[in-house]
Amino acid sequence: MSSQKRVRVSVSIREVAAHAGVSVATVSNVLNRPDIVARPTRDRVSASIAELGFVRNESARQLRAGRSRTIGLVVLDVANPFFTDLARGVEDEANKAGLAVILCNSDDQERKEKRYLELLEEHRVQGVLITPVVGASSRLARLQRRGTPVVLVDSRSPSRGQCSVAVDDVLGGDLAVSHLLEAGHQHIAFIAGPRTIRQVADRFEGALRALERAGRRHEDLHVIDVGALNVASGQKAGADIAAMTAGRPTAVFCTNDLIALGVLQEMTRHKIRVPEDISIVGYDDIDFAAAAAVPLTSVRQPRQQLGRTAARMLLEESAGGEAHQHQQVIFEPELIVRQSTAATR
Amino acid sequence: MSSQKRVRVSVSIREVAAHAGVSVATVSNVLNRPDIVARPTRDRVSASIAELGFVRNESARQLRAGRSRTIGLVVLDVANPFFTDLARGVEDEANKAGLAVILCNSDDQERKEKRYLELLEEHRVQGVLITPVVGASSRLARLQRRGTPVVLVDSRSPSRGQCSVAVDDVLGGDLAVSHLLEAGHQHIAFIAGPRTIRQVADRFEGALRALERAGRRHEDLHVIDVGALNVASGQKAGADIAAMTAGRPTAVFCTNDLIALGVLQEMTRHKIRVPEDISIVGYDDIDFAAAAAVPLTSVRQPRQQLGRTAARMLLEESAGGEAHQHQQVIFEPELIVRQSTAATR
DNA sequence: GCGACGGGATGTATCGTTTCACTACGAAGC
DNA sequence: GCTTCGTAGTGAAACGATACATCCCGTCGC
Repeated sequence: MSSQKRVRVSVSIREVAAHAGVSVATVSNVLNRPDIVARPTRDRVSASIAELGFVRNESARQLRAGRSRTIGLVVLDVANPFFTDLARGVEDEANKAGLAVILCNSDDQERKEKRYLELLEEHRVQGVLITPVVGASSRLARLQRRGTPVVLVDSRSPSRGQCSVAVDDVLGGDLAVSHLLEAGHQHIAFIAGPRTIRQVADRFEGALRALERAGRRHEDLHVIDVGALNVASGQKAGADIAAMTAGRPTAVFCTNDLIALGVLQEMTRHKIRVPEDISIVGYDDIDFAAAAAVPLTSVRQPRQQLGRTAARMLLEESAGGEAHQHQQVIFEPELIVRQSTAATR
Repeated sequence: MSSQKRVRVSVSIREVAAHAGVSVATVSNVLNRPDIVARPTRDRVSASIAELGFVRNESARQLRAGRSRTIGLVVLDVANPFFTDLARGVEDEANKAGLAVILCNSDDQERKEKRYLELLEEHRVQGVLITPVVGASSRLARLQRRGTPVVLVDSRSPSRGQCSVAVDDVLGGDLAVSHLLEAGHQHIAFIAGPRTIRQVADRFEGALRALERAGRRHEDLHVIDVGALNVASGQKAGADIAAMTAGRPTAVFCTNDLIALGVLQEMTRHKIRVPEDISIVGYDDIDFAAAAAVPLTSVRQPRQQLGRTAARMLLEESAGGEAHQHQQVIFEPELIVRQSTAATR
């Protein structure tokens, strides 16, 4: 009986009002403050809304309200499980507050990051969560000047001009290397990604700290530099280690799990047993770390919680206005010991 | 010298016009059709825009234009590398067209999917790319009635009422099992996820087809059912296989790579050598497949291309209007042979 | 010298919603 | 019977950008 319903491109509040025999203001009230509308009227309007298939126009609401009901999340690499888990945490929290998340992938490129920040600014998002490619971006500064809350994720705020959440990477590096030292390892290698990345530098610093505390010299840590934080780089480093005839390290600490998986693969290929011949420690504790052929010992970061907390701080700042106090939250990482590490014989 | 610039909440086109001494229409023209504005005027306006830090209000544009410059992408699981790669393809293509992507994670829940579709409808998105949780959703139908293009991703269109892109999963299953049969394997196991998932059913069907063609009976395929398409399920199945004392299969075909990784891990743990004692084939060819301790033979799906194509079809439909013809694109999967499979001795 | 022309700029209605100020009207208080 | 009050509903002005119709004015052709 309703087969003649046809392609109405869009039903506006005005048509609903006409259909229900009330003013547009009343329809708006039904939508936003139903309690102030008398019961019979309210029901009549609701019926019209359902019958006409009316759906609010978010653009119009936003225009009127001056800001949107979305937040932006800018990450370095959506393909990295670390960031997907983080995104998941952000999404959960945003959903709870009735906000949508625009997920932007800067791909480690300043150009893309800039473009996305402009887009988010045009959309008048309620706030931005970002792991910045570089320290200070002019777009970011402009967003803040406009009054848009910005929370730095996994990147300590240098200026204290904003909120930030991060994990104590120095402690993480310390934990990893302490674990290896306690297991009796004398000769430890550190596979480092680009030192310009703060996380890499901090984890390295933590490694040195552990060494010092154990009364060892910095030179005792054999550093192998690789170009990126991915599996391929780990394989290259692994090949180098396998090629060492004398003085091969008995343990390796990798800047992240992707590298560790690459190293592990090379060890297997060269019949170097893990952990009997060499121990491996990764970082991030991504799901694939536990599922590796030799389950990886890794430093776990509270990824989802990181996302949730960041989102909550953003919402709080957004609501709090002038009264808001910026804060820096630092989480503690945790060492998860699995089969890829063992004591020296 | 510009330190007194302060918290202007937002600069509108009107203020730019006043600053440059022109009308708002001219500012709009500079923004949208710069060629029709005289050079000196254009420069003056541009200078004002820069000085005041003006950024367009996307909501207002959208309201006027009647539709937004964003598209929605609804996936089942952002944590699955298959979907992140797909999203990457969509994003690239959307970016090229100057569109933003709202990434929604339905988490395999009908409730969340529905909520997201409502949100996308409120945002008047230009189109929706979706891997639906269930076949037909009323929200989806309503979106289409409104005239919003919808493209089904990785899910063959049942009604032909819309565009779709998918990969030939029957062929994929066929390729995998044919490969094993050609290598001389007589006793093959299939680790199946929930059969209600179309992909699972299709891959199974393909496996049977290969068997038939080789003159073998369906009963020759040993089916092991598991509850989900993840690593944990694979481990469970792997444990079952390891426990078999007699008649253990010499090859396993897994519904996806996560399961395959789980199986591989269990084999290693039980000192069952891969591929000497047992061959393993996965599905999806995620990056971690190549990086596994024993690099996995897997059926590759053109993930990024899937995303790109879907996005392109959506844009085309969005532009084409009435003239548009719905089409179903089916990609062919490809078998990538690595070290996890070998011929029987 | 006058009309036609056209490049360049402008005035303003419009998109859909929200909200503020206001009206209508019956009930209650004195 | 008049004022006061409260409840329910309405009119209309925003929000910011766009685009259509229009206008202004200097040039050119004849």
